[in-house]
Amino acid sequence: MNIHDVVKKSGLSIVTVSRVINNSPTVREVNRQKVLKAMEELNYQPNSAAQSLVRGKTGIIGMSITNLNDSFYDRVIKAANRKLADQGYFLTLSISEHEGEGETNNFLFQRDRVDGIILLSPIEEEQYVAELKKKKIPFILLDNQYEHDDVSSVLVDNFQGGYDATRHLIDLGHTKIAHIGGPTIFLSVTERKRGYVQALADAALTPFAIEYSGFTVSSGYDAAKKWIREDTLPTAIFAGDDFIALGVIHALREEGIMVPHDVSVVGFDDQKLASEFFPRLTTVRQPEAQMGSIGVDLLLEQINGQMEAPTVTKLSPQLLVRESTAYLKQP
Amino acid sequence: MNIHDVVKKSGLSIVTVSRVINNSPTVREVNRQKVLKAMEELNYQPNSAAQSLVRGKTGIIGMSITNLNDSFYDRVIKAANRKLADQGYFLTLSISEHEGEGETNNFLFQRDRVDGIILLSPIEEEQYVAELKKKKIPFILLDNQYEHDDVSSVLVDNFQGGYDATRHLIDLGHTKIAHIGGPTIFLSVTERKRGYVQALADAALTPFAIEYSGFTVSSGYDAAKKWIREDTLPTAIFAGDDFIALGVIHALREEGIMVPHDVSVVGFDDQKLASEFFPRLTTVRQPEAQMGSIGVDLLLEQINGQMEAPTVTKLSPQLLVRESTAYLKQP
DNA sequence: CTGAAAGCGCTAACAC
DNA sequence: GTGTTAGCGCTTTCAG
Repeated sequence: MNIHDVVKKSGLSIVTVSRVINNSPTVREVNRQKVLKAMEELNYQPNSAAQSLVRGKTGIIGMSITNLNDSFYDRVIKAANRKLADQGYFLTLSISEHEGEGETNNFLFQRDRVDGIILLSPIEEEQYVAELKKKKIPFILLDNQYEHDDVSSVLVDNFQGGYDATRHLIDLGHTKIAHIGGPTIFLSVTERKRGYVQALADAALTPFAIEYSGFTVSSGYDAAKKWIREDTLPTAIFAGDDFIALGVIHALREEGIMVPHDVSVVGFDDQKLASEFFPRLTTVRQPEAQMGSIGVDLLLEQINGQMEAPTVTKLSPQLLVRESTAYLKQP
Repeated sequence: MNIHDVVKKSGLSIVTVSRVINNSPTVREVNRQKVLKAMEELNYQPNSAAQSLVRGKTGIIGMSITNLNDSFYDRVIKAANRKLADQGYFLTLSISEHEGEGETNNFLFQRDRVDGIILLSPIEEEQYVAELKKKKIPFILLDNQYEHDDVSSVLVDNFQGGYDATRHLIDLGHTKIAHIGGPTIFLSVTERKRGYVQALADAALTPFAIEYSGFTVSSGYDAAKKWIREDTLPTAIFAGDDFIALGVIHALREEGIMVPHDVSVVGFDDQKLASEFFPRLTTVRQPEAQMGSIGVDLLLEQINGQMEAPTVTKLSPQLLVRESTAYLKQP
């Protein structure tokens, strides 16, 4: 079943049918109706492969992700999805389970499969970037790890996030402030830590303790337990993300140490789930919607050739003060 | 840049080039190498729109999801992704934010965009099913809400899951067993409850209390708090999912009620996160990998026309006994 | 083993 | 306004 069936059924020519499909204004209303009726009756839909072939574009934007199951991704993706829909594009997601070295096997990475690609929080992105450049596929980076001055990307100022979180604890009178970071392969992790160190330095303080761990509840739990065991518990903790923070609070509570009464805790990411526990977590929210939106703009500009030069946009995160932080308890 | 450039560069004909692209064995090795070399040098990749057009298939399977951010989805998707890759297909995800009524606006829902579609945990799937049938797009349902005897689908036996969870509590000596279900629009929710009621009945017991709520930590929290306030706390609780269970445990702990010492709690879904808290949650694990795998098989059979008749497969979930359940405390 | 020719379904000039 | 003609880039008969 194809356009020719519609041609027969409607009695008009193939060109007119095509025009109706593409909403061309230069079709007499009577004929348009005839065509529409025929399409309706035949339950016809144009073949998108043929359209893509002749137009040289697909109307689809691909997004490569390495993971689901995280509020941050969820929000970025949904924002991009909506924004693209507004512009007449579709978003398609592809999971790229990091397969170590070797050629990337991502089906999106083919010119003409998609009009452009968004790489969300890529891990070891170099190979992807190189491949996309080589294939001349328009793409941008969201929340990437490395600096690429010749690729457009949107980043969150994790340094500032770390700084603000720590500054908040300092403002509450804390001086024994520890930090538990995530996996150090992430730039975001080292940036957050850098912000933490800087905020302390600006207040003439030094890190009370720094641990690195996974972005998981259990690693936060373990770190806190260790401090308790060694009797080196700080009065405030800046956790690298909300899961770590949750683990910390959990461990403290098990030992009868109250948050925020005895110890203040700040998280990062504003995971949806984390905000449902009590005390509600003070955390740093990343501007996911903005990231998605700006990323889409950047990519579409590039696709439409309106791009001046690659841009790196750094967005500010926002400290959300809730209930897991409080003034330092007077001795 | 297209196949003709490769033709020129290699000195062979377009047909031979095409054969090399498609790994046809009927090409002399010398010529194959020439073509390969030319493709390599030109950095050539066949145009997939053209291939799809002429072949009448895309090699892509679409999956429509309504939500990310859940271990269950994550596992199903990854399983399907891998299985499809093994069979030479690619998986592409599309987020379908439930837009109420109206025509579905899912770009996947176009014949020739994809070779087939998997609907994962669809909400109000009727309209989708109707549309896909109308468009004659091969599809299957995973974890669907309604019974469709003319569509292949893979379900989890939520009744059994509820039964097993409850039976476990009964075996531990509990008789005051309450249930907190999720949103009742989900078939899974009512099935789990049915299993709960049946297990009780088989032991000559009756439901101690039944609440319905969202699949969230806070609703579990609220339900437990309410019971405590009204002094109607059961000795065991079967929660509709892990988040609810987490909320319950959180509320109990706030009141100094220990799990599992004072109250036993069972969850559902084995959310990755939930297993990191202590006590580690006893829960019901759904066979996500199997679902993904069987779903893919069913879909590919349908696509290849090897399908006898639509099949509904019901898989058994598995009770994972961990630390949030214990024998009824002797008074 | 190789190539010439036809055509997948559609759009974009260009005439009328 | 409308239709004729030529491809988009590729695969697939069917001869040779």
